[in-house]
Amino acid sequence: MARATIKSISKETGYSVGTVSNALRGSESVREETRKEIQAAAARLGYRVNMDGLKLRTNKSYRVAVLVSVSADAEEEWEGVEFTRILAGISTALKGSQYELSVFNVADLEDAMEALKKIVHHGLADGVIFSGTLHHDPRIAFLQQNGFPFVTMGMSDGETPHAYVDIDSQAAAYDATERLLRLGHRRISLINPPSDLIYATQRQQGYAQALSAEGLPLDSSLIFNGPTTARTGRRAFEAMMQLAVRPTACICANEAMTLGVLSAAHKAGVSIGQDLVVISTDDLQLSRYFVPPPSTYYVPIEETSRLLGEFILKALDGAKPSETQKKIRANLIERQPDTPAQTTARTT
Amino acid sequence: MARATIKSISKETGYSVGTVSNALRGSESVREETRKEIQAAAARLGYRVNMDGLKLRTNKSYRVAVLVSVSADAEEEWEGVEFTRILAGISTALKGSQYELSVFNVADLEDAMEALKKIVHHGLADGVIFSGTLHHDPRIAFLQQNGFPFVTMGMSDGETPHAYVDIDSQAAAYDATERLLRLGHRRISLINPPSDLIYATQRQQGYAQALSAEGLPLDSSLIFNGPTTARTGRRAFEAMMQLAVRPTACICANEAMTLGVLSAAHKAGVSIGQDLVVISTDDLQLSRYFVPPPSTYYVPIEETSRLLGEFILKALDGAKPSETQKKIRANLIERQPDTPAQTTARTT
DNA sequence: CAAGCTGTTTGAAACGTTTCAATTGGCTAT
DNA sequence: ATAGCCAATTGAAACGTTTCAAACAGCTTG
Repeated sequence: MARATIKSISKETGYSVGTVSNALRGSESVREETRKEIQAAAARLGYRVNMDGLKLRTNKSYRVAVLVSVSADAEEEWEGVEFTRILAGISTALKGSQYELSVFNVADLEDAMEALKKIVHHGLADGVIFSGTLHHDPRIAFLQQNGFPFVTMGMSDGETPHAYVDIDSQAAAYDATERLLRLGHRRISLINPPSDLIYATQRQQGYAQALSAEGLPLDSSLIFNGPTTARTGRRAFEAMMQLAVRPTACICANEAMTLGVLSAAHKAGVSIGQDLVVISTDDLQLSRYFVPPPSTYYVPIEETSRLLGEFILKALDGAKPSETQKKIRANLIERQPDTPAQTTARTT
Repeated sequence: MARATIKSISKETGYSVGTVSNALRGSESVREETRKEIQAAAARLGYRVNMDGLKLRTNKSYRVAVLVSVSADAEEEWEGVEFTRILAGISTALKGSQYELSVFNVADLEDAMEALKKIVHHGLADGVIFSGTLHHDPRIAFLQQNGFPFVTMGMSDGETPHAYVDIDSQAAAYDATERLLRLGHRRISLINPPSDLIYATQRQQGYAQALSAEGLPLDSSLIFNGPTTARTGRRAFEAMMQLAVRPTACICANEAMTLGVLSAAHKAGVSIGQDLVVISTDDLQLSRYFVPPPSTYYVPIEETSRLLGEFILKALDGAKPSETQKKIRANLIERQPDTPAQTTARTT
């Protein structure tokens, strides 16, 4: 019942442990015939490398750290729900490799930096994956300074290229804005993540581009920033209602924000689809059940997160940044024909 | 810069590695004075035990496995979102201990069994946590047969006691049913998880008890079972609408199901709160943003999952099952005064 | 004073792996 | 025949830890 080890294979085949070790890793220095023989024996005995011995010897952790950001705010238990799927996707990609996944919960940026320092200095992992890239992201700076492999979900604005999987937020925002403009909307609100997030800027750029293509000015009173939670959606809606001329449409950054808007609108007696058209980004295909279901720009989270895993493996293998960068385009899910702007509202 | 090791402490203090090792673990056999001296030196050098060496020597993994169930069905990306918080809670509890958390993604029961076999036979972890306990749960049977430490989220129906953290589903269902009965509702539908889940049975028992306390019979056509997703909620609602005498209220098992009902009701032109009162279980405090926000029975997920972590540590330390069992009571969040049954609907 | 006991410390082996200098055996070139 | 070379294999050390039999020193006891 004892697990097969290199030593037991050595005994079984008559070769020394050194040869067995080399053979198992397919080293060229072992005669092909011998190699095959040893590998066959290993298979027969059900040999699986003992990672603890391996790690001890090589001083590598064979681990990929994933930073999971969950705000400590108990009111926002909802935040970060997408990580279940992200972890699943990364897991899938790592399966079969020697690397295992290691979850680090962090509440904020400071926490994240602390975790990264531990990871790098104490060798808690060989590579790291994280999301929510910031302008002048200190995490990226730190990792690059230390030459530590990593993949981000989202791009960065730094000089030095690095591995990432990004959702083309700019395009999505452009498309959403353009779609609403085509329907005759002229006052479109943008409900955006905190402005230190790169993708908040990207979204705003796409939005601004579409507006300016139509010759419309950017009205900063229509842009709202805040954590990607329902609460932010609600607050943004309430702020909108205070405006002298209300927007007739709005673009939300995720499902939670969308839900916040829908909820607040209902309370205020504003009819969604009539008085206010909402377009959103679909995180987990939940918003098809919202009332009413908004049209959304959806990015398959499975593929995105699987790529994160594949890229970190490549990066650990020494791949160049250019081989580990991908921009994913969101595609429109039309849940209903969105309503043209109402004549009454078209006051501008 | 090289990390401090037992050997370097040995050199520093002049004691042998054996003594240092014993001293660091506070063994009685080391003279107190010596122990203090060594521990001081360790602290000074910033010593942290190297887990790989430790694991290799002790043949323990110092790992707690968490089985995360995420259905492979891409349409249901929403399922399992609560795991982000559960992992965070367990993480918190494990922090400070020598144990680390290890995530195992499983798609179904078969997958889970396979994972458990690997965990137990290959020593991938020293203990395991999982949720969604079943009647005659094969996972529990397997782990108990192997004397392997584990904690479940949810109770089991087996003979042999074990560690668990359970939500008192029966009480919650009873309370919810009783509340609706008091409002005059007589036809109350129960939207329940799949019936092989223990807590589905518990919910049904609570529901039946409340009905029978009022002298009402159990009408099985009012009970619906299915995965705890929005889709199930929608389907249950549609089935309800087919009934000769429609229910005037329904009790959902989680937020996703609730959302499915609300969504379908809206489409069918059924007014929630008027034609149909919905009461639910609150997973992540999202349903406060539903339209309209239902009253719910909420259980703080942070506490629940932290307990899971604390219990597995105790179990690994050899604690008796009786010390590692807790039933958590859900408490009512009254989002609005729920509506009494409409006269027109009170046809029974 | 020898024998025995007690409390403390030592030394070495062991866990499974990689790595690398040294060894072996067969072959070729001189 | 000898030297030299090449390809294949061996043997031993090393990674950081625990564990346990043995050693030691200081007592007490007879």
